Amino acid sequence: MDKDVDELEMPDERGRPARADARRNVDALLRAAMDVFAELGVDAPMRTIAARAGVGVGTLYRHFPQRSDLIKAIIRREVDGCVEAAATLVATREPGEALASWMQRLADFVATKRGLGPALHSGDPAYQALPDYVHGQLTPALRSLLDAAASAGSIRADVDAGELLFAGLRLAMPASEGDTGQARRMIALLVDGLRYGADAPDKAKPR
Amino acid sequence: MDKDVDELEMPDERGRPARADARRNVDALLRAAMDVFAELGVDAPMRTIAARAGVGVGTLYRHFPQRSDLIKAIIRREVDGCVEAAATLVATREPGEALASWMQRLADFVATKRGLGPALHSGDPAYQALPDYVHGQLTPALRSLLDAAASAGSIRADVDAGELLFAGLRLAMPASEGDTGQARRMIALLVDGLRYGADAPDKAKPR
DNA sequence: CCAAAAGCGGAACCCTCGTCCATTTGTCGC
DNA sequence: GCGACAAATGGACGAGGGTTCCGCTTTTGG
Repeated sequence: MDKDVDELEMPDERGRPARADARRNVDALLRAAMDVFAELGVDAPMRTIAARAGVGVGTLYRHFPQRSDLIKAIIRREVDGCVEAAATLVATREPGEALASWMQRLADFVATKRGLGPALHSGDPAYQALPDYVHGQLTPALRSLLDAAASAGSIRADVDAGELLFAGLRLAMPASEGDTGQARRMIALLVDGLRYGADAPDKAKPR
Repeated sequence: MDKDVDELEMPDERGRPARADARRNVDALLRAAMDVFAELGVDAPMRTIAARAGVGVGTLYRHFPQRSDLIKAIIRREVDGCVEAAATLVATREPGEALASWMQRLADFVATKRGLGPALHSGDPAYQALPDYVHGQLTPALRSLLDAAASAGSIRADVDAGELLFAGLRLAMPASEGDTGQARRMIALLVDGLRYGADAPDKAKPR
């Protein structure tokens, strides 16, 4: 709860080390935004977030010109965590198993952040930066898992990482508040689809 | 283009046959809403729709108190079409094939209506009536297909119709404007997941 | 301690929503 | 036809959120 939000150096593009009060405010804004988003969803009024952080709306817009900038800052660590998890899994687990585990982790990430899923897929241009970032980071991570599993013959080889990521993100959006079970089952079903036409190391049965 | 929007009798809950101008305005509003939604998405300003229909906003709100009422009226026929398609398919095609075809039809329906997908899954209480209606109509339709396929042994028997419908609707949301290919592939993958644990290709085998 | 630069805050403006009600219009009995 | 009544209309209005702008405050470096 009192853990620091890290990444607050903000050296600014042009050399300067950034002012102390500015760093403090950015920190307060990120904390406030996390709370408010969790409470009211990602469409919560900007005023509310600024007020919760104890700053004026001007300050909020100064640091986060777009609502998506704020969301992006908040989810960056989560996404980075997924990327690291992929590296760990691919190195330590059986390829098909690693893929399945990672997809479940992805589901947990999306399902946990209330309103994030809809925002990611709204198609609203204001949020375009979000899917761009998430896909840019996660597609290579998933591709490494997918390639490993395909090479091992655990799954079919005709599936694109970007598309599968998309599908996973879609399925992970919870049906209702806090329902992770359904999302997990549907993602497991999708992964079974990957296995369906596999060459197979131990159970071969192509079409 | 000049085809009638049907279902304009509107006998009103209590007997009366409804006034002529009211029917005309409802018709105009539905046409306008279809246009405007297609152009600007389902979040388009209500004023725009009213203006396009040549009526005041008061009239719009009178006939459609909630934005979702308007959307619901527009998609009702699509949904009904899907329900009928399920009945036809289950009667004329091999069960597994019927299921796969219907899921694709579902995808086409969702992908075609710009902004509908996000609205369905936004979680916004204002739109709650939409998923309620869609699920209420389509779940039984899908269940009939699912039961037929499971009885035939084409697919595993442990999947809930409501959950699969949810998954299909999620996956059908297009990645980008007019991209139905990706959605179709991912839904095909999901259906393959249903086949993965199947007992047999053509003999019944309830667990 | 001082001055310049960076940051702050919130009033102001614009846009949209959804309501409300005075006016208009359709319908039905005569 | 015609009048009276109810239904329907449409736009003005108040509430509230988004974003900008600019005078004031704080920090920082010398």
